[in-house]
Amino acid sequence: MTSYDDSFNNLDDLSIVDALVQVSFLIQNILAKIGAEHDLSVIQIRLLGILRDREPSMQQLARHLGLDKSSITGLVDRAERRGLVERTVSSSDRRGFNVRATAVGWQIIHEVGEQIEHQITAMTVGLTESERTQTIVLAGKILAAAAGANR
Amino acid sequence: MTSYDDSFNNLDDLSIVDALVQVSFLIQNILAKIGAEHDLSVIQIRLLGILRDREPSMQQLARHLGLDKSSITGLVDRAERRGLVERTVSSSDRRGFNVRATAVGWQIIHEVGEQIEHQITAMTVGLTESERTQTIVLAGKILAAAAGANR
DNA sequence: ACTATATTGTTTGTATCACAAACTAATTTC
DNA sequence: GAAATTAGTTTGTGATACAAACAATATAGT
Repeated sequence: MTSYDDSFNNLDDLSIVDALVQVSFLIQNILAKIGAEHDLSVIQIRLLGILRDREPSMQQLARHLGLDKSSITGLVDRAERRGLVERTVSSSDRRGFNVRATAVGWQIIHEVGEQIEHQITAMTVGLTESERTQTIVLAGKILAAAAGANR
Repeated sequence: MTSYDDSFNNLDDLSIVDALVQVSFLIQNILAKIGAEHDLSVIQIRLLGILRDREPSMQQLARHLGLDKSSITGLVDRAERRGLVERTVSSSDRRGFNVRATAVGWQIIHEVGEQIEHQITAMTVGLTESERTQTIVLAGKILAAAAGANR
């Protein structure tokens, strides 16, 4: 019954809700901080993350990110202006584009990816190997429950 | 080695980094959705969350939220304009204010708090009682490691 | 006490982010 | 081939965040 306030909290007597909420803010702060070092917002990191294994249309990007299509225009515009991303004309539909990372974009993706990997891994130094496995299992169950709820 | 992209992911072969990142986005989405039902952003929810057990100065709010003091002015202004929050003059320092929730603010805090409690609890339906305990323990260790890293 | 310094909060100016409604151009459907 | 749908952009609005400059009050140093 406590805090969606991430800092200054008593780590004993944590409810499961608090535990999850606080960890989520912790992760988000890490993403934001790493992003800031590269002048990227969390949403830009997510955009680049998606482009690692896709070249989606604007519409598909909107669905992936859960944003309105009109928000994608600006998001991609800004990323394109910085040379991270480019629009390529769709071969099948002359109205549409596909968005893909540029060479510079890939460079950033790798750097940021490594830092995220590194820093979040560092957060789990207090865990034993079997606790890490447990964490993955539990997260998997939580994600599965959520995926089920959205159906 | 995968996604800061929360949706459409393979839940098997999840790394611990992915697991944590995806859970964090899941939680943030829930907070955002519940907030939206009450016309609150996540940052406003956090603000109200802090006010449940404090009447901080603007400066202290900035520290709690990790924001610049100039950002707090607007945040509190908007919450005040909506009647959720009020500034009271500090008895000890005529420059400063303390911020506290109004009656309306408390009402919202309770409603939102219950919904968060309810929905996040619902996400953990797939867990056994002992898995829940494990989750809390693991989260506690992760939070402790992070608290240690920021020192 | 008095000046110099520091602190608290606001203002101003800039940029990002997000949405909804209206719009254009291309594509499907019938 | 006209009507309806779809893909993206534009426009307008508001929230969020920062940094630098500012006013008012508080604290230190002498």
